[in-house]
Amino acid sequence: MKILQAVVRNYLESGEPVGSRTISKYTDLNLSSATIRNEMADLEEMGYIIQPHTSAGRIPTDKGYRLYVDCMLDEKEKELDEIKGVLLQKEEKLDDMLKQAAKVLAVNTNYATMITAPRYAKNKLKFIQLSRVAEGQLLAVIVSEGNVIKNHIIDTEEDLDDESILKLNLLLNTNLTGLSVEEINLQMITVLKKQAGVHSDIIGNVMDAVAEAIHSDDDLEIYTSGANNILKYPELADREKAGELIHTFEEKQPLTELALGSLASENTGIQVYIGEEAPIESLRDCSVVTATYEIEDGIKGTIGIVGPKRMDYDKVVGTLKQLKNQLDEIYKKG
Amino acid sequence: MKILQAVVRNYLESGEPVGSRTISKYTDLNLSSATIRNEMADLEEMGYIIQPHTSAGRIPTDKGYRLYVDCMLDEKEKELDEIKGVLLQKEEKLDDMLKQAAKVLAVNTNYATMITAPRYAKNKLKFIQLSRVAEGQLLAVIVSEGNVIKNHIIDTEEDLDDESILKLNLLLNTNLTGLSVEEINLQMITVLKKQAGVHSDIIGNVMDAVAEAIHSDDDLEIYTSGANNILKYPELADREKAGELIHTFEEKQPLTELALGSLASENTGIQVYIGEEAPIESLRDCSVVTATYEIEDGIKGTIGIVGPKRMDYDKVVGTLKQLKNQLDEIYKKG
DNA sequence: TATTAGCACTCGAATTTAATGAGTGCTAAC
DNA sequence: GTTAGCACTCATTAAATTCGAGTGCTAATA
Repeated sequence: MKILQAVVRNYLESGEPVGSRTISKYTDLNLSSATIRNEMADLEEMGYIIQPHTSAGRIPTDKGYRLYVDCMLDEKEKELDEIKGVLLQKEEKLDDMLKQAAKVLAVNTNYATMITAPRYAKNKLKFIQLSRVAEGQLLAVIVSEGNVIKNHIIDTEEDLDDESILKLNLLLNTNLTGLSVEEINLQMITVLKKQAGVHSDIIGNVMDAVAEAIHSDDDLEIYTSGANNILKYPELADREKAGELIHTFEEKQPLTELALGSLASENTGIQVYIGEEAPIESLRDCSVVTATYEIEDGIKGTIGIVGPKRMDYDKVVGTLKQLKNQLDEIYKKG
Repeated sequence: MKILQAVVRNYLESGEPVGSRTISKYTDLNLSSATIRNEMADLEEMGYIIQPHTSAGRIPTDKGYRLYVDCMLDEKEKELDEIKGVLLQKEEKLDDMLKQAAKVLAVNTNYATMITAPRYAKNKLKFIQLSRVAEGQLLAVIVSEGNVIKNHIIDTEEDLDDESILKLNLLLNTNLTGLSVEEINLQMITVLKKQAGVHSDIIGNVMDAVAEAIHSDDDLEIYTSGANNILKYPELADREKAGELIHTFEEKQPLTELALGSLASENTGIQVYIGEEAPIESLRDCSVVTATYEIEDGIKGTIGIVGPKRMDYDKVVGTLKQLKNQLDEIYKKG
């Protein structure tokens, strides 16, 4: 057990297969290389480590990493390194803040990072407003809890006069304010349409916009940073793989799965995927660590780090926790 | 001259230094390798080509590429390949469309691509609206020509009642609608503030927001795609360089210079930077081709392609022109 | 004068060969 | 259970060798 730990730790640092002799010196447990060799043979049989070829040292398998990580997460909280560099501030714009967070994380860890905008699962409508911006064009501004603002241009058949718009606004706000997307059902929409009279089609359009604004399940906004860090790790820097990885980070969309997975989990919020465990094809040679942050009750987002399997899990978990706390705190006072 | 062309063209395809014998077969001009050799020696002396080492073929220098490109751009319009894949459609959201355009371009050319949101140089205000979203919080929605919408949350000292807001809205719209940012001067602001009475500080805030919304000079929105393509070209795929390139494309901000440069140029709109000519440090080993698109009078944006110096300029220029046309057209009917 | 054939020479790239040494497994002794 | 010792494996590195594409130059030719 101690020996597996030694192997993993050593490999994390060096990236080279680690041999018996190295360990015999490295550990404080005084054991000769021969003893280590015996133990290592056992560990190999159990599938925790493997040797890339005869007469090379051993490297951990996914299974080996997994055991190591599980043990590590149990251990007492380490004293955390301070996150270096610009501290985050509550800027007026959430997305700028998140971009900044991703960047800080990338710089601090030297891995590729992602952060999703919060997902407003039970998010409530705060305010809707229609305005006429041009002939036959309405602007719908939809503000939901947490001051998330969405705009939507609606084309209308006829041109509406100010009075009609005023009425519609009143109608919408009195009926919808304070409701979450689950609470707006078909029946309610039908009633609204009836009340809107000739402008019922507009209500339909607005409702679509509202649905899209609040219930943005699959087009979760994702900010990334440090994709170039991928090239720093030889085991990922091979043309083929690196290309896919970079693409994934550029495309962003595939990362959604990761984010949702992390949100779904009910534990402390730190989650580790090692190699094959990751839900995304292109991340099969990586490890992924995710955390969940919460800026208001039920309003959660995901922070994630992607790096080689040989990742400094210890530090990453620490840094992630810290960032998570920082985010939590910024919004406590908000 | 013909020979330089042959050298460049051959090198574009193969990426290998090209020798005299190869050319003697390749061209239709029947010349023996010896003749070619003599000519090549001349070309080398003039600085158009160079040999990486004795007893290797020649490769073009930046100067050589430049001459080639200049000649090429003069030539009659080639028949263009159709852009393959999804055609662009005027989607309701401009930014989705631009993202899509970048992607299409990347897929078609196999280079890294960027496209900026249009820059509204002489853009005019269309509509302003303040709304109360919470106690002490106002939402300012600013719509400018081309239906570009910006939101801004303003914190106010005191809580405003509906009537005051209505007045402010009226005040703002009657005075500002139709003006461009240059036309809004300090004097006008002073007058507005005076008219606003007790709420003059809010006017100040709104004006800041307006300025930021319209005059978004340095935070030009930029969409990129195909950064992973960089890894496909050995001459760029080296760790160090590739990392920087990827970073540039992720960070996006540095690309602004390119975009602005392209906009500034008054020619047909196609511009080619070869190696050192590029205004960005990290692109020194690349070539960059940019084009300007125009969706409405004076409302322009930049499309750009970044690849190795050994780039298929011919095809790229063609594709770029085509995309440019497509964008122009989509917005003609709009 | 422009072109070409011929030839000696260069030098990077690919291939072969040899040397090195880290690491293992196994056995026998402690 | 631990350790020392030894034969064996095999990736890595370095050195030696070969190979050939490509050049420059000269002399002959049109």
